[in-house]
This record gives sequence, C-alpha cells and structure tokens, in this order.
Amino acid sequence: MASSTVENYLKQLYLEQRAEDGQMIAMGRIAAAMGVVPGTATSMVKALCDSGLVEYEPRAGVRLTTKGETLALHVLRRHRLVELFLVKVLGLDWSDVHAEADALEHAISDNVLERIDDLLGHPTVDPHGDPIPTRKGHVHEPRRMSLADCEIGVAQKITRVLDQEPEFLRFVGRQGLMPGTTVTVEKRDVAAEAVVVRVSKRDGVSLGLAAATKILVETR
Amino acid sequence: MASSTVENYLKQLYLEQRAEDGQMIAMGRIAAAMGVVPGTATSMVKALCDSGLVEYEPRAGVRLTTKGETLALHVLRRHRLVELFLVKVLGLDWSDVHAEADALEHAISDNVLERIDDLLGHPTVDPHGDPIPTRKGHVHEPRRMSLADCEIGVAQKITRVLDQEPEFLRFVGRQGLMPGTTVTVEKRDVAAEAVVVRVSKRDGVSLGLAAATKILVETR
DNA sequence: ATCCAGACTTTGATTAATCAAAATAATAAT
DNA sequence: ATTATTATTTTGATTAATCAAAGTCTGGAT
Repeated sequence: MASSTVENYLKQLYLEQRAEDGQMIAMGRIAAAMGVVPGTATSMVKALCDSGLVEYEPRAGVRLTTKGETLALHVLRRHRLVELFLVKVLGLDWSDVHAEADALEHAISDNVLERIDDLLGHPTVDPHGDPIPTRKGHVHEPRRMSLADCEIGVAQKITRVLDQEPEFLRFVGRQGLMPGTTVTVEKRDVAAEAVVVRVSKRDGVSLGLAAATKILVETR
Repeated sequence: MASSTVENYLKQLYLEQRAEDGQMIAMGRIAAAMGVVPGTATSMVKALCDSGLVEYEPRAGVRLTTKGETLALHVLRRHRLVELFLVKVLGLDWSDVHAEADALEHAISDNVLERIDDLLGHPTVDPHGDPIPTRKGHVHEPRRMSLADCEIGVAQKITRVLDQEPEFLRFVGRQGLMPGTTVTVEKRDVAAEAVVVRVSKRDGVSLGLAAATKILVETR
C-alpha cells in the first residue's frame, strides 16, 4: 500500500506534468508543490523511482511511469469524487472542499468510493469542473480555452476553474462565474491585462488576465 | 494535533476502561488491543503521559486523564457517526462498517462531522447500538443487561451488539437479532452454556452463553 | 525465606519522512 | 574561458512508531 505521502507526491507529479505538458518535472517544482525543502524531494523521488512509480534522471528531473500515473489517477479520482460528494450530499461550500478532500482521499476504500460514485450517478466532473478519472484510470482532459483567449462577443459556457484557493473560489462564486454559467467576453485589453465579461443580463464583471486564464470555457 | 496513532491508543484505552470498569488498565491489555509488542505500548504510554493524556504508574498500569478521555470520546463520536453514515447514506452492510470507520475517523474534520450529524438527524446510537458521544464529549452508557442475564419469558428489546467482528455481526443479522428487534428468552441452561431465544413468531434460535453476553437488551 | 514464571520495562536498531547546511553540477554572465 | 548564480544532490540529524531481545520486578508456590 502506498502511504499518504507517496500518494500526495504522485498526485502532485501528475498535476505538474499536466501543467508542464509532458516534460520532465524539475525537482524544484515538485519540492515547492509539496512544501518541502529540495533535499527531501530528491530523496523521496529516489524512493519512488526504486518502487517503479517514476523515472528519475539526476539533475534532469522526474516523470511518472505508467504505473505511477495509474496510481496518481486513482488518487485524483478519490479526491474529485469526494469533493463533489461533500458539495452535493453534505452541502459544504465549494471553496472549502479541496482541503477536506486532501485529507479524506487517503482514507477511503474502493468499496466506499464506488458507493459514493453510485450515489452521485457516475459524474464526470467535480465542483470545479475538473474531470473525474474513471475506475480504470482514464481521464478526458479536453482542450483548454479560457476567458483570456476565447473569441470575443460569442456566448461561452464556463466549464472549469483551475485554482483551488478558497479566496479565489469565493470571488468566482460571488461573480456568478461557476461552471455551467454562460457568459460573453465583452472586451479584452492585453496591455492593461484586463478582461470584461458579461454574465447573464447584469453588467460586466472585469477581471485580470491572470484570473481569466484560470477560468476555462467552451463555445456554446 | 494528535496523530492517528495517538487517537487509536486513546480510543482503545477508553474502551478497555469501560470493559474493566474504571480500574487501571494493564499494559499487556493495551498492547494486545493495539496489536503491538509490550515494549511499544510502554513507550507510547509514556509519551501519552508526557502529553497529559493519561496517568501512568510503572508496573501498575495506565488510566485516561480527563483530557485524554475527552479526546477519546471525540474519536469515538467520529467513529460511530461515520459507521451510521456508511450504513444509512451509503448503504454499506453493518458488518463492514467498523473497519471502514477505523480509517475514516482520523480524516474527518469537525465541519464535515457536524454536517453528517445534521444529515442523520443527531442520532444517539450507531448501527450496533453503541451510544454516540455528544459534541461536548458526553456519553450515556446505560446499565448492561444481556440475553445471558435478563429475565426469562419476558419480551426484551435488543439494544446493542458488543462485538464488531464481521462474522459475528453477519450471524446476528441472519438470525434477526439486530438492535431494535423484540425477543424473548425461552430458556437458559447455564451448565450447557446455552440460551434459546424466540424471535417474533419464528422458532427459537439457540446460541452460546458467550454470544448471549454480547447481545444487550432492555425490558420492554 | 527463596525461587520462578509471567508481566513489564529497557536498550538498541529500524523505517519513513523530514530539515539544515555543505558540496556539486549546470547555466548564465562577464 | 573564467566566474558567478542558481538548482540539485549529499550528508548528518531528528522525530514518531515500531520490533527483538535482554534485563527487571512482583506475586504466588514451594
């Protein structure tokens, strides 16, 4: 059995790998992501390598093996199903569930997880729009188009919010920019790093380019 | 924050203390209950003593302090609410939930726990009839009367089953002796260590005295 | 009173995960 | 090409939890 620590490293490696698009992940990144000093990451990654969960080239970086990726996806499945469960069944606020799920994802058996999956009706995305890997460890990560680069003046459906920080999520919720909502980008000023978005009939919400990048959409 | 290990020792100490009726608990008992060698229990108990969670007298035994008992009751509250939740909301079998709850009880935040409590309507007992401690850490442990010592020929309501072994629980379930059921003890042969119980209109179920001791009742 | 058996404690090692700080390699700047 | 900067790896220690095995009580049995 993989320890919680091992599961967390694998999950984080998977997320970094997605963000960095398949390259080897620099040791500094994973150390920062895990909140440990670099030396700790080095020795942990070596151990993961010995277990066949990652490939590790000293001074080049680290990459998940197929085995490691499968395990990472199982952890991610638990995490995201738990998040949705906490929102849908227990009524927690979507800005809180990330932290709760980080604890629960290591304590849930397959048996319990599948009951949760049944209860939720085999959902495909969590409350932030992140895709839920299947039992077999498959994920559909669709092409990424955000409020920062989608077409202007055309109706867009918000599908995903790429930041788990409670503060950001509360902001998004306040502005009604949660997954499922239909919006239109009114103008985008790259120099000023500002994007103005119209939500339903209300007047435009303006947000920074960095924030806009974290809100993914799909043309309706 | 108390580690899962510390929480488990406290929970076990509480349960042993209930079973042994307030005496000091022998180190051998707690070692056996935790499944560790005696030396491990000694050093762990010393650590608990340093944290003010137990009183420890070398070669005399160990006893929870008020602080330790409060913490133990919080763990037990989590355990029992989770058990009931697993049965009522996720539909797990009552013979499986003990093991599941052992893992989950350390990963559940107060916030999530209180939502579960709300969802279940502030229950007072878990699926085995064990009382659920309140948020403040109070438990009502009623006087214990079992199928082995209750009055014969009088209707009794089963209130509690004192064994978490899946095999025993499945037997109890098969015979319809779960908490809530009304039964009557027909005869009891102490020499033969046998008890015959009538469940509803069906014919008598006979069980050993040891098993009868583990099924608590309350005269209707 | 002495001895013995069983319960308990000590001691020394081990494993997983971590940090601090020193050493090393690779990259960028002059 | 040499130097300076930065990332990474090593080394040595630490903490929590554990075991194995050796040592020590203590309460009966003789």
